[in-house]
Amino acid sequence: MANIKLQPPRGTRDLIGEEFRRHHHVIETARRIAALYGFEEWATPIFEDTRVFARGLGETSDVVSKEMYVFQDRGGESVTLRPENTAGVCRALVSGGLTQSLPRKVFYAGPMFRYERPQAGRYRQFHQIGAEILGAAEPLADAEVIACGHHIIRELGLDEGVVLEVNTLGDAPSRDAYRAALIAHFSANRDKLSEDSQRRLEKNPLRIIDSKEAQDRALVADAPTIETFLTDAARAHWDALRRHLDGFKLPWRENPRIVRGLDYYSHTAFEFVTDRLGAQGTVMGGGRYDGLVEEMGGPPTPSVGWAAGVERLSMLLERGGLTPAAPRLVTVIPVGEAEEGAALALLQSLRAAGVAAEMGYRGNLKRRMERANKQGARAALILGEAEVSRGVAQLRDLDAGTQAEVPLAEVAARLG
RNA sequence: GCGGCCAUAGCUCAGGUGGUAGAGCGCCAGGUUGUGGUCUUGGAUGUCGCGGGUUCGAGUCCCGUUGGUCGCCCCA
Repeated sequence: MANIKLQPPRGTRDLIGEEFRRHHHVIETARRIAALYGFEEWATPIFEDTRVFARGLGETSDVVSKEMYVFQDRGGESVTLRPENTAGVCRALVSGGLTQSLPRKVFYAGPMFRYERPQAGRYRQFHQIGAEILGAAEPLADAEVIACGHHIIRELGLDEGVVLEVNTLGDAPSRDAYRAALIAHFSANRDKLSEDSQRRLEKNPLRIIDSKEAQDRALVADAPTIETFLTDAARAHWDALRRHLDGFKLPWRENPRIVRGLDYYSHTAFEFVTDRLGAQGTVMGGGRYDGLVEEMGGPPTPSVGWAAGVERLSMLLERGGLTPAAPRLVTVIPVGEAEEGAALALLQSLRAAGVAAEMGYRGNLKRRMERANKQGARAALILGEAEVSRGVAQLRDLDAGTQAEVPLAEVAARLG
């Protein structure tokens, strides 16, 4: 063996055993629930032309400016490992000419990549599930996509530790007016702001609202809220959304401090947050993005959606003691080589009947029993010379420790 | 991109003020003839993350580096 110690690249990890089962459970549950809401699943490429993200997410957003895995392929094209999938879905909608048949509901699941410092609930390769409703300007679409997300969280058994918070970012005119008001408010007290927030004042004043710094909080407390700057259309959308959330019977609360990081959001912004994951409290987040499809070269296509972090949901499952159990097999054990043929036949008949079963490759009866126990098998089927000659097997229940002789023809039915 | 803490067997961790490594679990083999989970006997395993430095001598001190972890920024 070479003496170099190979490890997964920084910020990536192997999903094995319990971790894989949790991960898989999250995705399968989401897939099943999304289907109930009429979402169809898409799979878009894991890397795209860099422009898809640079244009879609906003050149100045952190994701684009410092977190993208960008590289030149052998043909000299600049490609990027997707840091999120909404831009890719919009690009696919346009590429495939699907803007002819709207609205469409899309679900996806897969790995995303962001070059950042790993910490709790944050990885360089992480996984997201997501749902998008493309081509629907109605607030009802916002509410339904949120209802779907909530349903998934509830189905996973995580709704107790997770709360839904919603906010409105308004439309462009509302936001511009609000932004100007915030700049005016904070500029007057510029020297009282934290260093980070002074920088935000230049780059993204809305972010100051969301600051964790104590010194900022005081100024934020008497800062204007967007409420007073909403246009009639934006207000109507916001009112209708809240009405529909109640219509769906969702528990939610307003949080005027929700500011989403990507440039494409407008109107609705929401997050499902938890206090059980340390600094990474957002488990699912999304909002409305009415201009993104146009950025991809398509027609105006108002849309709304969310993405959820599979690792974060998975961590909540772990902490809640909700890790799915490993499947339990039936183990076939031939006592000696002479019984191997009969054992293989029995093994395949079990599998054909839909009973998960396996047979060890080596070892005497005792070793095979030990192994079956260690693997968590639910039953062992022992075949010795006497059993084979009489067409039966010893069926041992490994939990109860009871054992009975069963005709081979009836074994599968007994284990079904 | 910035900061705190950490890095010893497969895993969880002990190893006062520096003197060439230990436990539990796990793993392997037994406790005679076709039966696991309990019990019992014995056994293997580490270039103490990596690279320098101080020292007669470093797992133990110093520097660097890589990785992990937690936090900031930002985000799922």
